[in-house]
Amino acid sequence: MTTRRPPDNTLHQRILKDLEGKIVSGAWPAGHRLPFEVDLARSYGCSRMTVNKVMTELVRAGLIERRKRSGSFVLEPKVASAVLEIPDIQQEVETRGLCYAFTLDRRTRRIARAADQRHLDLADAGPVLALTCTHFASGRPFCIEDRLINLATVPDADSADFTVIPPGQWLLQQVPWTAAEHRIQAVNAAGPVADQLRLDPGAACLVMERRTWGGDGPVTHVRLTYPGDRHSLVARFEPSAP
Amino acid sequence: MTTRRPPDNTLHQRILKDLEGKIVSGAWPAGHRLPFEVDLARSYGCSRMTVNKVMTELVRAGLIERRKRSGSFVLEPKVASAVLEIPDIQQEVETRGLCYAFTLDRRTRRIARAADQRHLDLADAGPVLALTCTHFASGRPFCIEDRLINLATVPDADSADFTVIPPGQWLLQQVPWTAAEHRIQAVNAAGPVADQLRLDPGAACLVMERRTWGGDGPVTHVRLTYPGDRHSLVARFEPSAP
DNA sequence: TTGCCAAAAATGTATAGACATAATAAACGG
DNA sequence: CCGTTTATTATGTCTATACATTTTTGGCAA
Repeated sequence: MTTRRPPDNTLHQRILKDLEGKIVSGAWPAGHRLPFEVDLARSYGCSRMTVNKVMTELVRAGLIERRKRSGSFVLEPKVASAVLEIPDIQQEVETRGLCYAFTLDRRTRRIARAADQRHLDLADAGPVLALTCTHFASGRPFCIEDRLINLATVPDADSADFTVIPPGQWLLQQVPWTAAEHRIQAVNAAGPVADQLRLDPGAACLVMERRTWGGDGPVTHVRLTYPGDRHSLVARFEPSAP
Repeated sequence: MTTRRPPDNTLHQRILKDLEGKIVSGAWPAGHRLPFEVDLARSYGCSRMTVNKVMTELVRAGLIERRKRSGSFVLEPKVASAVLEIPDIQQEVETRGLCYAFTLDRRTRRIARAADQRHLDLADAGPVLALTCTHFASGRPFCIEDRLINLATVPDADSADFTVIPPGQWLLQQVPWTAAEHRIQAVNAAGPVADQLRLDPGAACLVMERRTWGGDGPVTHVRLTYPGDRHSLVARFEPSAP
């Protein structure tokens, strides 16, 4: 069985791959000026609009820079960013062929303390929900979740039953689109954390903190602690546009 | 002084922001069918092509899905990926107002061992260059670099002087565009590593491994070890297209 | 009913032309 | 020689139109 891949015999794709190839292969090094739109259009026997759309994509992909009156130039290669995959915990566990489960260990409703305000990026005190969960993979602790939910923007969270659905999944369903900021660190497991994850005290753990904003302001802050030796994050970079 | 921001009063941008707003605000929830191209074109008083380009961008951004004959639909929100910032080490040190320096601790030319082949994603044995560097921030160890360079694709590396320029920067200048795969882990510093970074043995360290491919095959593999308590990685996600 | 075929509907791709915008280069006047 | 104006040039945006492609729908016949 071959993977179903779109043929992409379109002129657009042909030109895109062609120019992209010239750039990533080094045939056109950084600083090189590409042919003008009109010339490319003529040489490919197509209209300028078609070439223009391709060039616009190359700009998006960060391969070229365009200057009016001067032309289009190949940029310096940059590995300055990569796409980090952040899978859902349940999905991640099940992908490994393990059985997923979770427990809600603590649930507290309170007025945001100074630390809560800092974590949630809140300007002033308001009601928040503090949750602690443990996620399991086939009975083994997989990850600890410490979460704060801003009840000012997600009031329904107060009446949600987080023993049935993990708060992360509930929020994903509830709140539409969000912006997020992640911070990844390595820490030594303190005593209680080590116990909870069944690790030796001081074992290295991967900690991912995520802050999330919706249209109405800060939504949630979560701190996920994974055993460092069993877990890794993956990020990829491709010069070509996907 | 205000930040120089393009006005983007273009119709294209106006339509894009408009539709984007409807989606991220939740006014059009997941599964909602947007108006047809022709209707949007009429309501904005523009041609279908203009609307089409906007819709194409929304697809790229992962906000909508388009099905022929059926229409365009808002997708489920996904925080499944984020953009990870991977700054150059020197730049990172200097951004913190510290003084950058590095030492080349070891340099070995050899035929790729089994482990080297695995690290570099090589099919067969060939000449490789193994380097170990220490990067310093104002005299304090900042990061350990263990690198393999595939001399089959980068023969010039054999004659480069890596006591003058860090191998990472040299490669960035030398090899054009590359694809890369990153793996991030937390580990406990083993004895020698702890000594080198001047940490207590067993201290948590953030390890980033990067494999890099160019047009001619595997280029390099690098393992960067940072003190976990002093370093963190940042990744961001924005629903809107940049 | 079932199976097949044709029409309709929506998006996908491409064109040729128009005018706007911005940056450079050339011409010009002091 | 210098600063200003003007022309040129390449890209940016948009239009109106055309035809291709894909999927659904509905009709027709076995």
